[in-house]
Amino acid sequence: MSVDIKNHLTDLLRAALGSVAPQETDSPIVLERPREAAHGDFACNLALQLARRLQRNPRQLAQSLVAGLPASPWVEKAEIAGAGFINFSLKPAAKMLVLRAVFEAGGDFGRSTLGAGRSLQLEFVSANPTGPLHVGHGRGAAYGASLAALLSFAGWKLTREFYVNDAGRQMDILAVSTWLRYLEEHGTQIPFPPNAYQGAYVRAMAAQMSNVHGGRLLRPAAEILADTPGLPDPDREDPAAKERREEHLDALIGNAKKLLGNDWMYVHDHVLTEQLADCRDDLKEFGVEFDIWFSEKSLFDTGLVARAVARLEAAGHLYEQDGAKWFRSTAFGDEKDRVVQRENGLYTYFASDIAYHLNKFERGFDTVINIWGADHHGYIPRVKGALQSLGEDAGRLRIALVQFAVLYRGGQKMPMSTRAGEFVTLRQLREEVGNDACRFFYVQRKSDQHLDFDLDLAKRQSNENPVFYIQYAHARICSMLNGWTGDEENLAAAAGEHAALLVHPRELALAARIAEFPEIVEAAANELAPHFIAFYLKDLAADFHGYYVAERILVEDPDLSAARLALVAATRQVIRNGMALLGVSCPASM
RNA sequence: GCGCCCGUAGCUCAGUUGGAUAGAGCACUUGGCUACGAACCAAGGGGUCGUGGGUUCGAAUCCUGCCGGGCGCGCCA
Repeated sequence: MSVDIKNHLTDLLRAALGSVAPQETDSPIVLERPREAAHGDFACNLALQLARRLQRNPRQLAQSLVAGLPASPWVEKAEIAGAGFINFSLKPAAKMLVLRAVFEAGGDFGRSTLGAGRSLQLEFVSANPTGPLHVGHGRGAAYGASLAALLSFAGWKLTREFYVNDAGRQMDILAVSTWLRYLEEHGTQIPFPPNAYQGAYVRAMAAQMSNVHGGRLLRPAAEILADTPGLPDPDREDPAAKERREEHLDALIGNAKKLLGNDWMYVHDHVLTEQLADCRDDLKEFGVEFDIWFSEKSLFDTGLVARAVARLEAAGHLYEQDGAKWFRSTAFGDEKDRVVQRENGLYTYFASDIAYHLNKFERGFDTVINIWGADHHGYIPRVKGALQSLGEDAGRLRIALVQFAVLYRGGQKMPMSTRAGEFVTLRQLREEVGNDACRFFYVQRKSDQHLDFDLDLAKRQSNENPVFYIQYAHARICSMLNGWTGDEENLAAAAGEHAALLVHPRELALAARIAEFPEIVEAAANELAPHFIAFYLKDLAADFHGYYVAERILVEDPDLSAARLALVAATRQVIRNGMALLGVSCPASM
């Protein structure tokens, strides 16, 4: 059995606390790794925390605690420093205990029971299936996938879900855009609305429709344009012109539905299927997969939206005004009340979202986490308010906001408008910088921080990218182990038998870093912060590279060689475990 | 105007419930391959943590007033 040295120290302190101040035995005991080597291997500020409550001098309290510590085979010394810190120094052998733990657990080293098997649903990306994913979606995808892996590793039972917005006006616009391109191909010239989808993929879908259906979906131009308000001057950008363009587009959609009859649903479903498949493939290639693709449309088809609104109404949280139904969200901390059902009888997106979240709760997840773009932050109070108003515990819903990634090329900010069809797709980005660098780059910083993604830099510096630094450490270790004539079991044994031979400061530091991994996993899971893992791996790789250059691993003495190889093999294992959480590969050579 | 987020080295960013002398990468300077992979390492310069108060043994971190930036505030999704 491996010994967790941190737990061991905690036990010692708790025993001491029991003899010094029995009434405080339940106080949290925090051990941290000091930056300064002179401060030992672990530091505890317990005396400082309790001094005020116990009305005692912190240093004296620390003195009593140290005197009360039970004897331990692993502790070199415990001394009082500064205002009242208790600094522990470990015996070298104690620092190497972690190696055995790594060999025992292998790919599971760092796995935690923090989540205690509780169920957790993580919804992310959920991009409208109206065009290719762009670099902004990429960040949500990378963050979500890493977070899912992390939380799963930390002991939660995870369900990854993609909410498909297949019910709204945006889908109608995509369908009519494709149809107009199809008509164009067949010589029916209708001015293409500037607010329809412009991308080349729309023409591609239209061409495909042509191949399958020939001219069967053609209709007379005059009837298509019937009763449309016409397009204003393209140069006009005032609000009235904008509104008129929207009216024009809606009129086109209305005519298309009438003229195409059942074929409208064919066009609609065709473009939806195409885009969804493309999205799914794109994400899969990026190493991002989902357990459930949840259809918004299904919420309407099964009557869940109507039922959700009815529940709100029955609970007395709705009122009518100007012909619309409003949810009194101001009663739950929102800035203003929100419409759930419009004057024309159609439900708003908010209404289906309430139904969706109720459904999530009804499915029984202990916790529900949504990853949203930070521009949706104003949306949080109304969704939580709706859940709360129906007696649900809104605390079960956590929102993780992800700031947009802004792409720069040649020092210029790239446009990101989906509608205008002028954006860099996730695919293009992946092809330019590679999946590994892409995944790593995206989660390298705090998710709620803006991300400037400089394409030129990412390309030019691809050899200096931190991801290569870590992969290089891994490849170096693989290279050494390839030359090792013994087998892995010898290494595991050496970790136990000859670990005492490892006394070089860099060896002790590397072992301490390895021992830190499980703590990093738990901290990252608690904070929903995969970037902790990225930073940790850079530190781990740096410790290894420093050690590698300073000290020869394969030496004459076979026992020492084995011990050192065991240390670097353990390092390799932790690199693999960490990189797996980030979705980044670890090639054996590069 | 109201609400949320942010401001740390020349640049890009970390900084775990408040902890000891605030860190890393890039860039810059200098040095290191006849030994396991130099995509590496070692050393160096560079800071009023936007700013003024407050809380306490102790503040980049918590509270507050300003200054500067981002986002949101539709019967859109």
